[in-house]
Amino acid sequence: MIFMQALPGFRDFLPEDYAKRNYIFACWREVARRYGFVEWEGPPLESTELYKKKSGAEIVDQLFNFTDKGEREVALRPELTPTLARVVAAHERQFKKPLKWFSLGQFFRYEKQQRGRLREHFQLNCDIIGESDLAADIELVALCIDVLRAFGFTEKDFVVRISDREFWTDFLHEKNVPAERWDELLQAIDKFGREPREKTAEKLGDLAEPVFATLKSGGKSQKLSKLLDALRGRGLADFVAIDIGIVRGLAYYTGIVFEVFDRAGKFRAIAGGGRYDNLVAQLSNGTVSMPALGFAMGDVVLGELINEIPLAREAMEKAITNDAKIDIYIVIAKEERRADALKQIQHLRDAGYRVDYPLTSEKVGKQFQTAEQLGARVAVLFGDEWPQLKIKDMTTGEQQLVTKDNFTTRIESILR
RNA sequence: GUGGCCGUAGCUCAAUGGUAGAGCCCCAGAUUGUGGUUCUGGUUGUUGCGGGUUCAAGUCCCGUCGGCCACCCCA
Repeated sequence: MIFMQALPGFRDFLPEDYAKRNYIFACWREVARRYGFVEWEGPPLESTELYKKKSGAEIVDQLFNFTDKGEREVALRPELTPTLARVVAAHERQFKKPLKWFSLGQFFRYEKQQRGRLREHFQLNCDIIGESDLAADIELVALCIDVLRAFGFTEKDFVVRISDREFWTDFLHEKNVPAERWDELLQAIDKFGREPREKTAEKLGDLAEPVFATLKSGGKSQKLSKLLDALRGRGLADFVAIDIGIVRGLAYYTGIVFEVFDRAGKFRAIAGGGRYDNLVAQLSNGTVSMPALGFAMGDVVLGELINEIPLAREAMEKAITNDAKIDIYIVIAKEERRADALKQIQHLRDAGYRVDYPLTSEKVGKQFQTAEQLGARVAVLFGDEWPQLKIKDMTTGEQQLVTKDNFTTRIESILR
């Protein structure tokens, strides 16, 4: 029964799952807008070339790609940044700088799925384009922290590990390492801690000792200190840690880079990002050059962390329950009153209330049970009392008789 | 892509190689028009799928598909 289930790594969103997704999206939007970011979106399908050339060779193996009917090599987007760079290069003159853009979109990878890692997921992307000052990096990290705080997470739940690629490129420059070896060495440093020390040492060769020494001492830079001070000024210092071991796999990063992890170390990275000052120029063949930076946060790991942290979980459940509730359930106790009920239902819905009723004849007890399950705050009974109606406050259980002409004002007072 | 573990009702899980079960959910009732609690009854399976061993397979073997974990990689 292969047709009974979604393709591996793809999800069906049943109403309950979709409510969670909507909750996550709502928080993402809310906080991004709080920071003055505007929403945009690009196409989910792009030329494979866009990723092949500019994103670092290692990403290509994992693309969900194919040849379309026009013989074009295309790929479902694995990330937004190349698209953003492309779009900005093409349209940047229309916008005042810096651009502060965010996007909620679905992204794809062709790889074996595991927990926290599917073939499809949704991401919040927040980017600032056209500002090279460190103030933009600070703002971006602050935004990332505040997004997570909006879900109810505290400094006890997650940490933003911040590093600076320039710290390492300066280091390599100092050691007279030719620039063409930098990517490879940065990759090796990135993997430190995830693979055996000897393996990293082998890759680094002569540089192994100084690199290990630097990692051990923690490394320092004026830029990182300044960034930390600024976050401290905002009261966000407890959420971050300088960790020069963070390099990030993608080749296009050029400056500050950061990754967000749960404090317990149970999950994969919750979010990650950094500065990519050369990417716009690369993708536009040098016609447009703009500094840029951004981060992405996925819905899968975030969802797992929400489930893990009671405070966040309760906040989500409360929001979802409230959002699912209807205002009024219409009980049709006598089928002769159905037409009258429907007339009133239409009025109530026009007035903006969430109203439901039984489509076919049902026992009254059953109807009240449905009203309860749907979270209705008011039940209105159409029956022998007509032209009066019985209004029941579902919270208190109190009932009252009102005439059909002024029952909406009664309902309003209960719902208020 | 490589390796290990797993796959039983819609969900969570039982069942020494010997007749497939429980709880939850869902549905219907507990006399005529009132929910959250309770009680009674009911539906649901080619034990993922296909082969093989055996008198007999949910159980053992092989393949396949799917899931989990590690590697890989990380947006």
